[in-house]
Amino acid sequence: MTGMPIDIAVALDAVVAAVSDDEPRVLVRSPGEHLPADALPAGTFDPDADATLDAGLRRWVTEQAQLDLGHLEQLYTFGDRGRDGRRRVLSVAYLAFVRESTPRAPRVRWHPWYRYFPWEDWRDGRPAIVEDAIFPAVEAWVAAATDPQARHDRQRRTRRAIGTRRAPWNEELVLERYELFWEIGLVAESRAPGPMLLGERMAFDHRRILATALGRVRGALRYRPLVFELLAPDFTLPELQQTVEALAGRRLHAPNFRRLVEDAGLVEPTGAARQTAGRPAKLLRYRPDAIAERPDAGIGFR
Amino acid sequence: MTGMPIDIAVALDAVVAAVSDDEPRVLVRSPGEHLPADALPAGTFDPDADATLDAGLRRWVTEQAQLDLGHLEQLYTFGDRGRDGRRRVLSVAYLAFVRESTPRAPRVRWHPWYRYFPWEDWRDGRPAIVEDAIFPAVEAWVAAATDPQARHDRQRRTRRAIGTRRAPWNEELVLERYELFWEIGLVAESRAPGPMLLGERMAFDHRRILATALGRVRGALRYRPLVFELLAPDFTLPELQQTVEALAGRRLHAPNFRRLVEDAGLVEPTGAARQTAGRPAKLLRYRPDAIAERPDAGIGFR
DNA sequence: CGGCTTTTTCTCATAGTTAGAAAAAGCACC
DNA sequence: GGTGCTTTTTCTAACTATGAGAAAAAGCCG
Repeated sequence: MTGMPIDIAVALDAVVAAVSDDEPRVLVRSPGEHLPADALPAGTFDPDADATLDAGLRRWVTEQAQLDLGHLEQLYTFGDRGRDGRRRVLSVAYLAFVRESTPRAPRVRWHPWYRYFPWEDWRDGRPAIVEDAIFPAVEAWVAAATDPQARHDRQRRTRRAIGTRRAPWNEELVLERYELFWEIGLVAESRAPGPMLLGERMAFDHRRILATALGRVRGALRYRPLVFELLAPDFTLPELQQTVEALAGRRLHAPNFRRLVEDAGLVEPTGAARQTAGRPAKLLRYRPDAIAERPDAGIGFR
Repeated sequence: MTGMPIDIAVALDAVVAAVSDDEPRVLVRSPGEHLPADALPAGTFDPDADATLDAGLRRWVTEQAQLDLGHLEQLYTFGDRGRDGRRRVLSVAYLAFVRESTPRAPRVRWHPWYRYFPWEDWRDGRPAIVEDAIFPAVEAWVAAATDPQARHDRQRRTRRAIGTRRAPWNEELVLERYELFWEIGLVAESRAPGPMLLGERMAFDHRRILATALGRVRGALRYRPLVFELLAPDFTLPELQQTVEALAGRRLHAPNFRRLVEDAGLVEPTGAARQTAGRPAKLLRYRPDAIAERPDAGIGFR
């Protein structure tokens, strides 16, 4: 408003997600010359070339991955890394969904999302890593606090992020967990990484961005019809359910899931059916009018 | 990633909210030399002066309004106005809550939020402006679409944003409504404003930012204990309810509200009571531990 | 003490959720 | 062409939450 204008380099980072073979995947650039580890598709925002942020992002993704994005949604703007010696001081992260494995450029691949966050996939029950590695490490960290106030704070933060051994684990708090692990030194990106490192590392702060994205996806799933962008135009109810389960990271009760989706008026039968090993599943299609009728329509599972 | 670095001016905009006398208020700079209308506190982000975005924002707010902010939350990054002749091409908006009328600098004042959005306050039933002005104008706009496809799209968008004459109005879709009105020319900030203008105007795109904020607040109220930052440390249940009602823009059922808050374990009695014209109200205080016990604790009214 | 106001407690009908059982519809194999 | 296997789909019963109203409780004012 006042004073000299100060100009800053602005980066755009893309989290491009798909689900195939019941596995959520994310588009990453493989390590290479200037990349110490997997990185998200990204580029610099140039207002002379692109009128809007998402136009710029689309151009970078097209360039780096030969991929056209559909719906795009802003995730977060990260600005606290001006001091790390790199010129870039601001980065705006976006989230996009695409259908399945689409064309791919050379140094880009689809990588299973949970490789970066093995503790987030509870579809086959609680992952061993939680009991074996995470709980002990975090408990040790809590116990290591010297003064009682600090210990209480750590206790509280822990309870929120990962619950207790028997108490609930909130699947939406992906970012809180990652940041906790970062602070304790449980991930390779930490300022002071410890001896035990969880999940695969990424370049820069990209794993943090990815954690933000997963949390956002899990929250949005409930009250917005996001999943349908990941599916082919025709799909069966079990396919829909498995896609939701893949992202939510846990199993759902099939009869209840069906009722939820049907009562929301989100889908309509195409008339056809898909053969399976058992009873054939009816094919469905998404009904976009649902969103106008009930603006909060989503798959409100819990 | 590749090519020459391109630098951009980044602005920080602050939506600072408070509730006093049952009226949500927002901190604005009054019109003046370079300001055609009310504007949000704002300034340029300078990474050399401030390590993080929110540090920069805090500094600007302190400077312009002599006010210290508590909890700060990122709202959105607006980037699509590079072509309007002004140098600033990116702005990161933040949302903050403060308790009540705190100190004020000269050209800054607390202004009732609903003056900018008179159609959003349904506490005394549906505002006359909705029936008298908004419905007719929007219906005319839908009818004015020439080809059927466009009319159908407008119909759908309208249904989502403002419902129908008898059907539900979703109080969270503040931004969708503002953007609809902007497009139709119902607000002074529109590219082509019509003869009838709704609400008070603001400078730049600040009313859009404010709409984003109100929508976010209304959504977050349900599942996060935000309100407590607006209240004095001790408060009564009716005070809490009225504050929530002020933000939500509608009335709630007192007995049910009480049950909700108490069952969530969000508050505890202080032991004291506040005199009123009727039965004295018990004083309460917020119980921060609630958030650790139930990470999604909020006032889950609907 | 009786009337007034406001807070607080109670109650009840309705709606939504969880969890399990079981029926239905195909295939494969004898 | 039946029998068993798998998977989808329908049904049902218990439980929990929500919406709306009645009424009790606790103060003040005259």
